Amino acid sequence: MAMTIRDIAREAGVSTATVSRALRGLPNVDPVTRERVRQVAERLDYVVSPAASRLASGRAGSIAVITPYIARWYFARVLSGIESVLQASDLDLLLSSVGDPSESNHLPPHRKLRRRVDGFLVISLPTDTPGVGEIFDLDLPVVLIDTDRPGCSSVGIDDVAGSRMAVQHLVNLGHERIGLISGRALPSPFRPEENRIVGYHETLAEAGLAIEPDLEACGHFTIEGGERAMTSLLARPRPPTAVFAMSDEMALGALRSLRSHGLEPGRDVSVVGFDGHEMAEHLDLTTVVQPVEQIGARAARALLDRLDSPTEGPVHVELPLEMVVRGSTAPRRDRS
Amino acid sequence: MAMTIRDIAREAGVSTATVSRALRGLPNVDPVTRERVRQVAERLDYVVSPAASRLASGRAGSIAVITPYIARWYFARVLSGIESVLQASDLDLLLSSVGDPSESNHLPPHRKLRRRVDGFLVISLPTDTPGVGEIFDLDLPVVLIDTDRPGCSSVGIDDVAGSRMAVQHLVNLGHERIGLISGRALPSPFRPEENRIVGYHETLAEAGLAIEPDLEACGHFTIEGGERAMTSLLARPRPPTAVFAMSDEMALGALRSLRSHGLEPGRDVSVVGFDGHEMAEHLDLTTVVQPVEQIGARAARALLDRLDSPTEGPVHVELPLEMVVRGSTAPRRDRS
DNA sequence: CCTTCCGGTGCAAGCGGTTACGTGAGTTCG
DNA sequence: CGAACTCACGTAACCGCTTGCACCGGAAGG
Repeated sequence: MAMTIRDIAREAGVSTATVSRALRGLPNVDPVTRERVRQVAERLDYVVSPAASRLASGRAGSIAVITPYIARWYFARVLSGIESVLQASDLDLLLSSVGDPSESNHLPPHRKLRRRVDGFLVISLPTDTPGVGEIFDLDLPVVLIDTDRPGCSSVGIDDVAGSRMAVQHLVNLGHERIGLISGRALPSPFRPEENRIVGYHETLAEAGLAIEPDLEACGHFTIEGGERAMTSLLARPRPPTAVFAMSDEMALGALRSLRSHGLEPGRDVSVVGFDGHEMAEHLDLTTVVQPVEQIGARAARALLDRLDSPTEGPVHVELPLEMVVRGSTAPRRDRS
Repeated sequence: MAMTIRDIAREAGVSTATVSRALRGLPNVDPVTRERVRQVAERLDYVVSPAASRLASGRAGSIAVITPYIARWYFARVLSGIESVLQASDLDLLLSSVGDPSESNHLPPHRKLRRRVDGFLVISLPTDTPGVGEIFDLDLPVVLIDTDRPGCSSVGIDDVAGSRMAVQHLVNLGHERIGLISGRALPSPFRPEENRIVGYHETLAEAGLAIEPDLEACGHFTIEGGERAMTSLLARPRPPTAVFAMSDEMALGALRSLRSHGLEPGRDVSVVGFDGHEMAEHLDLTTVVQPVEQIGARAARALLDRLDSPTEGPVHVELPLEMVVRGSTAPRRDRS
C-alpha cells in the first residue's frame, strides 16, 4: 500500500542502504546518486516510516516536555518557545502536563515516557518531584528550565537579581515598608520562588529595612490569590506602602484589591510585578520582564545540541531581565 | 541491554505471542497466564518498545494537535483540555503550531506528520488552510474544533447564538447604536468569526436597528487591537453607546480605550466580551463564557472514540454558553 | 607495477514487537 | 462416541528501516 524504502531503491536503481543514507544526508554517498534518490523520493511522495526508523536506529525521535501546567500564562509561553525551535527539527514534541507537585492531582510522567523519547525538557518542576526524579535514572539528556541540578543543563533567569531590581526600585522611591506577595509558604519546592524571596530579603537588608513576616502574604500565583494577599496586607496593623508581587498575575490581583479599597496604585500604594504579562502593560503595572518564549527556545536548542553531540558537558543559560517602570510605582507619599 | 518481550516470555514460560496478548489485554488468554505475565513484566520493569509495537501493528500511537497558536489564551486552554484526556490514553500528543494562516509566517504541518499519527485534532484552522487541507487526504480520523467539514467530527459552540446573547443583552438594555469589534475584515477564514458577526447582524436586524459599517471595527483578537478599534469607534461621527467585542481580549482593550478617553465602561459605554477570560472577571467585564477546556477535552474524546471504533460516523458536539453580566454593561444613558 | 587506501555501494542481519495460522486439549451435542 | 467447536497458546513470518561489514574499482604511494 504505502511506499517503502524498497520502492524507492528499485526506482532509483540502488540498494535500500543507499536510499537510507542518501535521504538522511549521510556522507559517503555520491552527490549524483543522492540527488537522484531525492528526486525519486520526491516524485513518489515518499516519507520514511518513523516507527521503522526508530526501531532500527534505536532513537525515539521525540523529546518530552514535562510541565506542571499548560494553560497558565508562563507555561504556555515557554511551551510556545520550545515548539518554535522543535518545529524546525525532525523531533516530535510530546507534551505531558503533570499538575502542581504539591497538589493531590499530581501525576508522575515517568512510565508513559519510558523508551519513547530521546530527551526531556522540564519546566519549573523541582527535580525531586515524584515521577520527575526518575527521569534522571534513564540517563537521557535533560534540560531544566527554572531550576538546576548537577550534571544537567539548565536555562532560566537570575531570579534573585530580578527580585532585587524590583525591590530596589521601590527602595529608591523612598519606600520603607515594602510588602511581598509570594506564591506559597516557604519552604517552596520551586527554585524561582525561593530565589525571589531571597532577593527581596537581601535588598531590604541592604537598605537597612526590617524584614517583617507581617509584610508578607501568599498569593498562589493567581489573580484571586494576589487580590486576597493584598487585601490581607492592607488589613495589617501597619500596612506596606509598596508591594512586590512575585508574578504579574498576583500583582494584577493586588491592583484590583487596592482599587476596591479606594486606593490608587502608584499614588497610594506602589506595586511591582514580575513576568512581563501583556496585561501588565494595559493595567500600567511596573514589572520585571523576563524573556519567556526565549527561555523555552533556548532550552529546546540546548537539548538539540546535546542530542547532536552527547559528549558535550551541560550548559547553563541565564537570560537577561528588564525592568519596565510604569504608573503603578511612584515615590512614597504618606497616605492622607 | 533493555528488556525485550522475549525476556519476559522466557521468564514467564510462555511465548512472546502470549506475552504480547496478555499485556495488551487481548482476549483468549487464560487469566492465570495473564496475571503471571503481568507480574513478570512488572518485576522486570518492562515497558514495550513503542517503535517496535508501532512498526508491527501499523498504528502510530499518537495524535497530532494542529493549532495556529500555543501561547494565546484560548488555544492554550483548549490544548490543556485535550492533554487532560490524552494523558489517560496511551497515545502520544504531538504538538504542532502553524501560525496564523493569513500571515506570511504560516507553515504547513502536513509533511512532518505523515505516517506518524493516527488522527488529528485541528483547532480553529479553516479546513482549506494550506497544509491543513492535505490532512484530509490521509484519510485518518480528524476532529475539528471551532469549524466543520462534511464527514468530519467537530466540537464547538454555537457562535451565532453566543453572539446573539451578547447583542440581545445590549438591546435589552435599551442600546440602539451597538458597535462591533471583530477580528479582521470579512470575509474571514475563521468560522467563529463569521458566525459571531452573523449573530450580531441578525440580532440588530430583529431589533429593528440599522446595520452600519460605521459601527464596526477590527481588533485582530489582541488587546492592543481592541483598544485601537474602540478608539476608532469613538472617533466616528455618531459613536456607539455599546459595543460587542468578539473576544475578551479585545474587550479589555476597549475598556482601556474608554478609560483613557475619560469614559466609564457601563455608565458611558457598555461593553460585552466573548470567551470567559479570567481577566474579564477582574475587570468587571460582561461576557459570554464558553467552556474552553471542555471543548478540548470533548474533541479529544471524540477522536479517541473514533479510533476505537472506526466504523462510527462523525460526531458533532455543541457545548453550552453562558452569559455573565458584570459592571461593563448597563442601561443606556445618553451621554452628558 | 604492486600494494594500500578510500569513497561509493550492496548484502543481510537485526531492531522488538504483532498477528495469521496451526495445533492440541477440552467441550458440546447429535 | 465421534464430529465439530472452542480456547489457550506457540510458531514464525513479517513490519520498514538502519548499519556493520564486505566488496570493488580507482587513486595514491612506494
